[in-house]
Amino acid sequence: MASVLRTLSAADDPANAPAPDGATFADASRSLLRRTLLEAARDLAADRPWRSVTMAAIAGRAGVSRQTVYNEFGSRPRLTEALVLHETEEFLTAVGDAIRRHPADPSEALSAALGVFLQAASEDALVAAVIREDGRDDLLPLVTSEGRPILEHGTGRLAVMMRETWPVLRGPEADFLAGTVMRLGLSYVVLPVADAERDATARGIADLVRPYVESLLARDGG
Amino acid sequence: MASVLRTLSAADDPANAPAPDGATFADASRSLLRRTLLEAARDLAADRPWRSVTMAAIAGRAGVSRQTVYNEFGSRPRLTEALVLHETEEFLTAVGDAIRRHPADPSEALSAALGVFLQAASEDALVAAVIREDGRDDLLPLVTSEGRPILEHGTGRLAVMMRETWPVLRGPEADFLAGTVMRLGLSYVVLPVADAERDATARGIADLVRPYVESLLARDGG
DNA sequence: TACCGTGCGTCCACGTGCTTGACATCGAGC
DNA sequence: GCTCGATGTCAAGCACGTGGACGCACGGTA
Repeated sequence: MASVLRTLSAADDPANAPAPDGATFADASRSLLRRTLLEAARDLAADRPWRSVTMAAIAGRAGVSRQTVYNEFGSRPRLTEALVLHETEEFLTAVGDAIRRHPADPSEALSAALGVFLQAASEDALVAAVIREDGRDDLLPLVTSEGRPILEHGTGRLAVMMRETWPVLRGPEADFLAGTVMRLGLSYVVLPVADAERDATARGIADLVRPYVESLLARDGG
Repeated sequence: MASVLRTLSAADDPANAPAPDGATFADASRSLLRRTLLEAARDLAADRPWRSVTMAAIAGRAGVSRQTVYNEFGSRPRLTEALVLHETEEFLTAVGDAIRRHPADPSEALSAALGVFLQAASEDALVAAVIREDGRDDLLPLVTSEGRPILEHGTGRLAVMMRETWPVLRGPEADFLAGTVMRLGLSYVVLPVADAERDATARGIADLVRPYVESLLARDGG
């Protein structure tokens, strides 16, 4: 009976529930903090070697105390990893957009996606920093010898994009194709092609995988 | 001498200053809160009459306590005013984009801007709410009898846009032109034209002011 | 008219998280 | 070896959102 007597506060009304898209302020604020810090780190890394970008500088640039950086990331290596993952995520978003623009033509989609990726990589300040600082910085290992997290994370995201765009694709096939594309992408990050060769490279890779992709799609898509 | 002995903390280093674009987390977080609340209010107003959108519902939708809404806006009338101003700001942004797309052709720019505005107004949920609820709600006065803040704020922003795009314009002329456009815009919010007449209306207004605008621009722009 | 439900506006004790200043530790450079 | 700067950790302080309470005004109802 206590529940009946209890004052009905406004918060109990289901009409006062959070927005359907889950855009509550608390969530958004937390992801905003991470994003602000990672963008501050990326901006600073554009100028000087990553090694010389201090935690204090990142905090200052983001308008936040140094302690907050440690609360959010724990340590410098973990921030570094998050930074590279964040940058990867931005590339994947651009690539995903390019793929979705060509739902009916997988070869064209792959060519466009690779073109977008190569273009973005050639202009990215953090990518430039990675390949500028040969091995003394702790950035390069993250996309090479220690690059498995990126590879697997990116492969997973790419595979999902591909299966969403081309539902005929089976899981293992999408994983393999996505993994191959990711490995090629990472390779072109570390060893870029000249600007003039970029389009030809994108088209070449697309030509290379076209028969494979089309054989998969023709299986029961025809 | 104390200043010499004082420990030099990392925060003193100018290299740790906030980002040049002023994108510190604290600022962004505060504006994020306002935006989240105002969008929650707008979304709720799309369904039901504004009168029935409670402060508790807005807070709940934004994932925030009711008190936070009062800390941010103070009272319901002030939140209402902020909501309308926020919506105005979104319209102004769209209109500004349209103007900037035609820097060389003022008449075309005005026509495009009006077209964008009429289109956006006809689709906007809050605008629909304003004209749906005749006078019992406290929304309508804010764009009519109590509409001076919107008119003056919008006029100022529009005048700045115009002078940026067409530097030949003098201050009073830009103010007058912007004010006239704002008054017309508010009129079409309250008394919209049918969808089919929208383009003709935009062109008509553009034709109307063309001689005036061109006479101003020809003054020393020719 | 008196009653009652509901939303507005305000207050306050509380918790969470960012801030500030300090400290130990480690590695690089003199 | 010593100093300096950066990393990582800690504790106290503080700002701000939270949750619950309250009084008040208003509209509907007996």
